[in-house]
Amino acid sequence: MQPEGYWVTIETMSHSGQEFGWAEQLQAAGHRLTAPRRAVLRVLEGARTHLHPEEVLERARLIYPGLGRATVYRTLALLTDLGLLHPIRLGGSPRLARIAEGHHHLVCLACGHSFSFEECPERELEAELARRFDFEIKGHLLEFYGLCPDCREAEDA
Amino acid sequence: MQPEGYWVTIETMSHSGQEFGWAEQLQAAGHRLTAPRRAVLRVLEGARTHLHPEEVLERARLIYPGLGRATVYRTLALLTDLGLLHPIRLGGSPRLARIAEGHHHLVCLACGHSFSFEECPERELEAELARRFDFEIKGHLLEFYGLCPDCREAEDA
DNA sequence: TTGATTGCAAATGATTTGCAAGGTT
DNA sequence: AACCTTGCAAATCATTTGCAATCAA
Repeated sequence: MQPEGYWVTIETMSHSGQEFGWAEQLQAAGHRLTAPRRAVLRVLEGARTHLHPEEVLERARLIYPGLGRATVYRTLALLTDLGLLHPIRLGGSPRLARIAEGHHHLVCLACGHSFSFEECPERELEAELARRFDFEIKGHLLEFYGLCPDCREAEDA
Repeated sequence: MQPEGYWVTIETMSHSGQEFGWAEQLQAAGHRLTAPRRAVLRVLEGARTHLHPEEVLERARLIYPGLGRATVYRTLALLTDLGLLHPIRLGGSPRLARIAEGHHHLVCLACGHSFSFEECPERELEAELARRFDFEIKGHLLEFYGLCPDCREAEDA
């Protein structure tokens, strides 16, 4: 019954036309660039997986040991406001793998493992939607849910 | 800074080939069909939006007043195990609209409003991925993130 | 009957907030 | 100097769990 609960994973936005690093964008928006923030940014920018806030904390503390948990949350909120991050929450997965700038997953509903793929058939759709809704689209997330081979096997047994 | 926090929204799985109602599927899986569960099921099956557990509780209490919060969570977990529900968590949106069986949203990063659309360009991709990863795919979620016309305007001002 | 299920209340876990101290511009 | 940021600890909010009573099969 998925006793593990759920996790917040951080979803970096794709094709946002990022000309500057996050640090610069943070400053451009009038925020100060402090050592704690730098540490968090470095972790996030370098992440090859979705990270929980707690993981961000752990890793960022390797860079800036005194870092407080609240600062991580505050920085995540800040980046979310700037449209650089988007929090999502998925149940059942101990961890979600992700390829650098892609946001395309295949998530197993049973074991929670996820697989990434690169195909992105939404480009045309994106343009069409941008036009129809007059939206400025910054990124997307495409996830398929199902059963992986191992779990299907286990289920049959 | 999005003081509202985040919400759990319930994502019904699409094209799952549902031949029976959830009540039947629950029983088929060996679970008992109780009044509290019936109430929750009725709310979920009738929902035209993503619902937070708290909303499910509120609505289900209209049907079965004595309903306890824990039972809602337990039932949601049960349905998740059966692959009928999938919990997701999105930040920044007060509510997420959704069209009956579609799971295609356009979410404004600023105001959190969401718009639904029907196009679904992933059918072929789904088949291709199912083959490549040997996955049994049950549903999917496609979300675009961006800025709606109103918020873009407000931002420019 | 008999084990599954329930509501309640307490326990847990995650996230947010108040505040005095410290850091950035 | 002025005000933004920080870390800490306390507060809050969401979710889970223990348990005795109740209910579906």
